[in-house]
Order: sequence, then C-alpha cells, then structure tokens
Amino acid sequence: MDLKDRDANANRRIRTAAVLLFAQRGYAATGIRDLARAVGMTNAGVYHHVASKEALLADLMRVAQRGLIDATERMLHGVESPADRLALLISSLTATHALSPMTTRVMDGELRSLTPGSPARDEIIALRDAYEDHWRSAIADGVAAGAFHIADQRLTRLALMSMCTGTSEWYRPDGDSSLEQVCAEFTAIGLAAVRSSVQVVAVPDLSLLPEFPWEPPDVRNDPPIAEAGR
Amino acid sequence: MDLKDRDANANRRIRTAAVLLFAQRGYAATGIRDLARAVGMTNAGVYHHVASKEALLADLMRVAQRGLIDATERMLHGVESPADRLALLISSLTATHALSPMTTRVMDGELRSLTPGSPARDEIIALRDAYEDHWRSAIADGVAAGAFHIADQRLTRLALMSMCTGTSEWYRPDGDSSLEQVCAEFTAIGLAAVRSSVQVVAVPDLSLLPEFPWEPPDVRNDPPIAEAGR
Amino acid sequence: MDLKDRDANANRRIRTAAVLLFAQRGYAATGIRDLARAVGMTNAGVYHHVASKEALLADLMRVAQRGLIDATERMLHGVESPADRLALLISSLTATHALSPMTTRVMDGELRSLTPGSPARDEIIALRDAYEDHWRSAIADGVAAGAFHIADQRLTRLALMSMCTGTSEWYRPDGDSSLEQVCAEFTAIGLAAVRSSVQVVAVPDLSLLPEFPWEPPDVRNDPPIAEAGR
Amino acid sequence: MDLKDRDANANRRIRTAAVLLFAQRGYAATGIRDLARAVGMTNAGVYHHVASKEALLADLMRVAQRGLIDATERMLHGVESPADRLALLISSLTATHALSPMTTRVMDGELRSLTPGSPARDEIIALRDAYEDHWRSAIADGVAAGAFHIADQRLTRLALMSMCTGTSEWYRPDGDSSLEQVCAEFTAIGLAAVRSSVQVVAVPDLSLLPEFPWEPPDVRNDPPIAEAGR
DNA sequence: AATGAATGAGTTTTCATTCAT
DNA sequence: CATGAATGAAAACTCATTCAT
Repeated sequence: MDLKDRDANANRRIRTAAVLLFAQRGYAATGIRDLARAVGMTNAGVYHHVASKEALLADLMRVAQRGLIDATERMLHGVESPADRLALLISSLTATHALSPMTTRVMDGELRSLTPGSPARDEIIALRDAYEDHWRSAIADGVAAGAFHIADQRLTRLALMSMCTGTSEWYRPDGDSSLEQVCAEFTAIGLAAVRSSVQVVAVPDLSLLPEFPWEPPDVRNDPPIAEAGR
Repeated sequence: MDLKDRDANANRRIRTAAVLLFAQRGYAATGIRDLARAVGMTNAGVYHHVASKEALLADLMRVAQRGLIDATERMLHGVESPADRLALLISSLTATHALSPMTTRVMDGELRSLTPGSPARDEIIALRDAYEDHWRSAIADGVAAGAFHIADQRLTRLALMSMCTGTSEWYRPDGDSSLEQVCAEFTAIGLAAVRSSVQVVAVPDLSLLPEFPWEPPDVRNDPPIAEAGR
Repeated sequence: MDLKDRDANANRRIRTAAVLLFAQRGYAATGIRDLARAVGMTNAGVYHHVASKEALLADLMRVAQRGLIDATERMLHGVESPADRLALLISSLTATHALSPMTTRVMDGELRSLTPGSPARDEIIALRDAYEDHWRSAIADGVAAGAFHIADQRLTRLALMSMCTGTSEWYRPDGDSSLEQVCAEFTAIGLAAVRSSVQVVAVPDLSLLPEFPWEPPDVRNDPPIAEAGR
Repeated sequence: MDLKDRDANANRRIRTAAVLLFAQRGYAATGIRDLARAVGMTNAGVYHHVASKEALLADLMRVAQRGLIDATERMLHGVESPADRLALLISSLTATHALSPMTTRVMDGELRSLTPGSPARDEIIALRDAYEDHWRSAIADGVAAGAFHIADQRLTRLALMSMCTGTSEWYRPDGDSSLEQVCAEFTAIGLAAVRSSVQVVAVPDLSLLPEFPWEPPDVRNDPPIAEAGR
C-alpha cells in the first residue's frame, strides 16, 4: 500500500506538473528537466514513471478526451430533443474548460505535437472525432427536424465549439459572473445562433482590413492542422 | 533597386515561411534550419535578414498587432454609437482572422514564446492592450449609456473576442457561408449577448463533469499566461 | 580549393580517428566525444561532417568492402585456373588485412553494430556476399574440375578466409618474415588444404575438453551472427 | 540445498544469457537491462548474483581461460614430441572453439573491454599468456630439436592460433564434415606449416591492393590491442 | 531474495548562433 | 551576400549502480 501510494503519488505529481507546464509554455518548449525540477526529481527519475515525453503527452490527452466523452454521454443519456442536446453540449464543454483549464488547453492545443502517423495520435484523433460526432448529430438532427435553420453546419459547429473551448483561456472562478451564468449565456447564444436564419447585416469595408504581405496565400484553403483528417 | 528588391524579396519569403511554420508547428518546435530549408537557404543565410529567431517572431507579432490596430482605428473613425463600434470590432476581428489565419494564429498564440521582461514582449503586450482598449471602452460606454446590460464586462469581452479569434482555426473561404455571413452572424450574436440581461437557464449537473486528478488546483485562479499583465 | 581541401581534410581526419577507435575499442564502446577529442573538435563539430555515428560506420565499411572487391576483381581478371584464383584470393585478402589492419578489423567485426534491417546494413551484406562469391566459385570450380578434393566447401572456404583475415590481428611489418613470405605460406597452406583429401588423423579424447555450464546449447546450431544471410 | 540450488540456477542462467549476449552484440552493446530481461529478472535482481557488469565479464573470461588451460595441460600430460604437442594444441583449441563458440568468442574478443590496469584484466592476461606459453614452447622446442623449420615463430604461432580460434565463427555441428575431420585437417595444416621451409611462391602485384586514405599510418607498427602486453 | 525507486554521469544528437572566408 | 565550419549549451534519453523496503 505504501509503495503503491507513493508510486501513484509520483505519477500524479508528474502529471500535474506536466499539465501545468504544457499548458503554460507549450509541449515543445517544456523540457524533461523542467518537469523534473517541478516535481523535485532528476531527469532520470522521471523516466522511471514515464516512457517518454511524448507518451506522457499522449496519455494526458487520451485520458482527457475519454473523460470528456464519458461525461458527455452520461449527460446526454435519455435526452432526445436536438435543442436540449445542443444546450447540454455547450454547457458541459464550457464548464469542463472552465473547471479544468490546464488539461483542456493541452487537450485542445497539442495535437500537433504528437508524431504524425503514430498510433497514439491516431487514437486521440479518433476520440476527438467521436466526441465531435455528438455535436454533428445534434446539429444535423435539429436541421433535419426543422428546428434549426443554419447555412453551414460545419461552420456553426466549429464556431460554437471554439466559443466554449475559449473559456479555458479567460475564465476565472472569482469573476463577477458565476460558471452557471457563463454556461447559461453561452447556451442562449448557441440556441439563438441555431434558431434564427442568418440576418445579413451591413459588413464593414473589407478593404480597410490589415493585410500582411507574408501571409502564405496558397495554404489558406487547406484544412487547418487542428482539423487534419476531418 | 535590384539589390533592395532582392533583399525585400528574401525578407518576405522568410516571413512567409516563418508565419506558416510558426502557425503549424509552433514557434518552439520550429528550428532555424526548418525555416532555412523552407526558403532554400542555409542557416547562416537566414541570419543575414533576421537578427534572431525571437526577433523574427517579435517582428511578425508587432507588425500584425499594429496592422490590426491601424485597421480598427480606421474603421472606427467617426463611429459613435457603442453598438455600432462593437459590431465593427466583431466584424473586423473576425474577418482579419479569416483572411490572415496564419499570421493571426501566431499573433494570438505565441506571446508566451517571447522572453518575459524583454522589451519586444512588453511592446507587444502594450499593443495588444491598446487594441483591447477599443473593446473595453466600447463595452463600458454601452453599459454607461444604458444600451448594454451585462453582468461581467471582462467576461463578455473575452468571450466575444475568443469567438472572433477562433475563426482562424476553422474558417475556409470555400465553405457554404461567405465571410460576410460569418461576420453578420457573429455580430448578431455579439449584440444579442450585450443587449439582453443574462437569462438564467437550467445548467446541467456539474457533478457529472469529468475530473482530472492532476489538474493543478492552486493555479486555477491565477491569470492564464495568455493574459499576463492584464 | 582551400575550403575544399580543409573539408576533405577534416573528413579524412575524422575517418582516420574513427577507424582507429572502432578497431581498438569497438564501435559500441567508442563515443562521439572520443572521436571528437581525437580530432580536436567538439561533439557538434563532428556532426557537420557526419550524419550519425552509424552512418559513419556504414560509410567506412562500404568503402572498405568495395575497395576489397574492386582490387580482387582487378587481380582475378584473366585468371582462369581455380588453383591460381584461390592463390590470388588468399594472397590479396591476407595482404589487405596486413596493410590495412584497422580498416579491415572494422570491416570484419562490426557488421553486428549496424541496425538490423537498415538499408546500409543490407547493402554491406550484399557487398560481402558478392566478395565471397569469388571464393565460392573458385572452390566450386576447382572441385568440379577435379582439381580440388574437399569434404565441405563451406567449411574450407570459411577456414581459409578466417586464416587470412586473422592477419590483421597479429601482422607487423617489422617482424622476421616479410608480407611476401606470409602470403606465400598462406597460399601454400590453402592449396595443400584443397588438394589432398582429408586424412583422418587421431584426434585427442574430446572428453578432456573444457566444458562451460553456461554455454547456451540451443543456439549452437544457429548461424553465427557474422554469417546472417549466408 | 533448495536455496543453494535456486541460487546456483540463477547464476547459471545469468551466465548463459550473458555469454550469449556478449558474444552476439558485444559487451559494450549489452546492457544490464538486456541481461535482466533475458533471464526474467529486474536490473536490481541481477546485482544479487553479480558484483558488476565488468566483474561478470571477468568471471566468464577467467573460468573460460582456466578451463582451456586445465584441459590443455591434462591432454599434454606425458606427451614429449613437439609435433605431437603441437597437434594436440591445434586439435584441442579447435574443438573447444567448435563446441563452446559463445564462450570462446567472449574469451577471445572482449579483453579490450576490461579496464586497463585492473587486477581482473591483468589476471586474465596472465592466464592467456600461460596458455600461449604451451604453444610458444612446443614451437620453440620443435625448432630447437630441428624438427620444425620456420622463419618467424611468433608469426607461425599466431597464424595457427587464429586459424583455430576462427572455428567459433563458422563451425556448425550439422555441416558436411565432422569435428574430427576439422581437427584432423587443421592439424595437418599446422604440421605442414611447421615442417616445410617456406617455399617462396609468386605473390601478386601489391600495387593492385585496395588503399584506404584514412588507415592510420602511425599505428601500423604498434602491437594490436589484442596483444597488449605480449 | 528480490524489487521499485532513484540517481549522477553518460549517451547521441540538435539547437541557435557566430565567424572567417 | 552567402556559405561552410564550428561551437557551447541543451535536448531527450540510457547507463550501471545503489538502497530502502
């Protein structure tokens, strides 16, 4: 028991430090030494608990994705109406990002750090796709049932999802509005976005926008890396 | 002229490659050699046009921030009503991220890669703050004028801003909805979020949310790095 | 010219040191730091001239094998009689090992250090097989022509070859007998071994031989690694 | 007994694995972990039976050398004629290498892995020298008695010995010729080498031999490591 | 007797950067 | 202008070994 506890402890402390450093500096900018220093070990000590830096990242991401999927499916269980499902998806994604900002930042932002083609990466992409399918089907069902009116399902989904995931960047529990309020507001926004057909409002003169001579033109149409495979 | 042109050309090609690589892999994961290879130079050759890797990043970010500020101020010029100003802010931020996704990803995401305390970093933080002041004041003015009703100005601002900046992650010009539609929809959402007082909707049982044993508890209240100094 | 010379020089000095160290301590026991120290460079400096430690080894082995093959084919050119060919093979293999003992020790002994399945290893095995084919066919032709009488062609070939390659372990130019004498003696031995049928002489009582309780019994019949593929 | 047996068993299994791995990959390329894995133990477990990796190697080599010496002296006992002694030396060395190829490869090839100057290394060198003295004196006696005619006693001894030791590289019990035949043939070769005066045969044009620009020129005359101290 | 944890020194290799040419 | 050479520092990771349990 003692031994197991100590081991489990070391493992948890490493993961706590890893999630913090990966979230703050990014995976590539975090060295094993930083990690070791943060948990009061030597470089070599870390390798007693972790197969490799990348395996550690993959493990964090896998567990995080699975946790999100499991929680989502628990919450969606028995809920039929597309609007209710969408509301639940928004609330839970937002709240998860508010309550576990470090873990979710790593989960959302470090896919690119996993070796392309590696089994770990493929598995995590599959998990992410499985999660997104809940969004896809909620929206598609709403549209099919005539409850939602939207021009571009992919766009709507991605816009709403990035509104929710953005929460991990700015939410603080000691702010003026509670997590419940944030969830409520985001849910309201999401449902509004989905119910009303797009009203075309005057858009400002795009010629006034900044232009960057170096912006690579030919990649603009490529799928962003974050979406590889979708 | 020839020389100057060639030089300018090399500079632009380097920046194009840099913005692309920094956006795709991240600054820390991009080596000078990757950059050099991408533009068909040697390592040493790159240093003819660039003082250092970090100076290159700082330069990209500075010009991007300045471009955004300048464009924003050009557009806001003469616009008085807080609602109109907010609409303009939303549209222009969204459109900029849609049209320059690589540049804006670097601008939004690589602040942490600049050495803390360096003049370059301080300058860029100042620029970002200057930009955000337009949002802050538009919202504050709207609230002061009784046009906006919001519980938490910071939260509202950050939520709307991250909705707009998220665009660079998923927007594609060949989608079903045009950039104008996206801007219009986002503007509508923003204005709705600001006009209505928050309706408290039923929020799902938070005990069902995923929990991660390693999520660092004590940092949750700290300002996320992305906000250092705000 | 200057530059090219310096470069070629650095490359040659690295290879000289590498061949010496690999021959003396073995590839696995030689660090890049040892190599660097031996040529008065830093670790990193070596990597300017060499892709990796293993690539360096592969390069040495490849050039050595090719050199041996080319020389052998030059010498064998036009020689028809199996006995003459065998004599030439013995002389040239012996002399090469006497004159280039370091290079040949590496060539003969470090095959196992190349990553199994790597293209470099496969290529060098192919080269070695090509070389050995000259021995195989000389012996087989002699047997077919009735000039040679031997019980086991493979055994005879390998025994004679390891007699020749052993030279690199003990030959010294300042000994009492000249290289010509060594070659002459080895040639005489080889031809004698091949001409007479095996006379069965009394062999000592094998029960007196040492036995080692740890000698792995089940691998004894496996082809020795040095022979993989043959 | 139980305990002693289990211990002896573990010891033997470790040595079996060690001899196999050291022979196949070389001492330097074999890790304690490889050893442990091969016998189904943990790293630390191995250290219960072995003082250190180097001590294990030294132990294997010591026992092997002693076994060879003991067997040789048993066989030589009472044999007077230099020719008979040489025949016995050849047969027994050959047969030992054929029957214990792994052990003998380690014995012959890993002297360089023992720390220079260490007592273990000195002891093993002394053992090897004691063994070689049997060869030295057999040859010297034969020459003194006028039975042998050779130009260079050292050369002859080393050439014959490396012919015998080479057996561990290629001998397989399932070949076309029996171990007895091999011993007989090698004995015949050895006696022939020693009886006949060297006939000067035509040696091929050495200018056709391969040359390697990196072959260290200044070490060519140094005693090969394998001979350190002789 | 055996193990899991840990470590300091080591491994090969890459990094951003400089500089003589 | 541009390059090949070189470097100190650091990267991720492995080494043989120790020790409390």
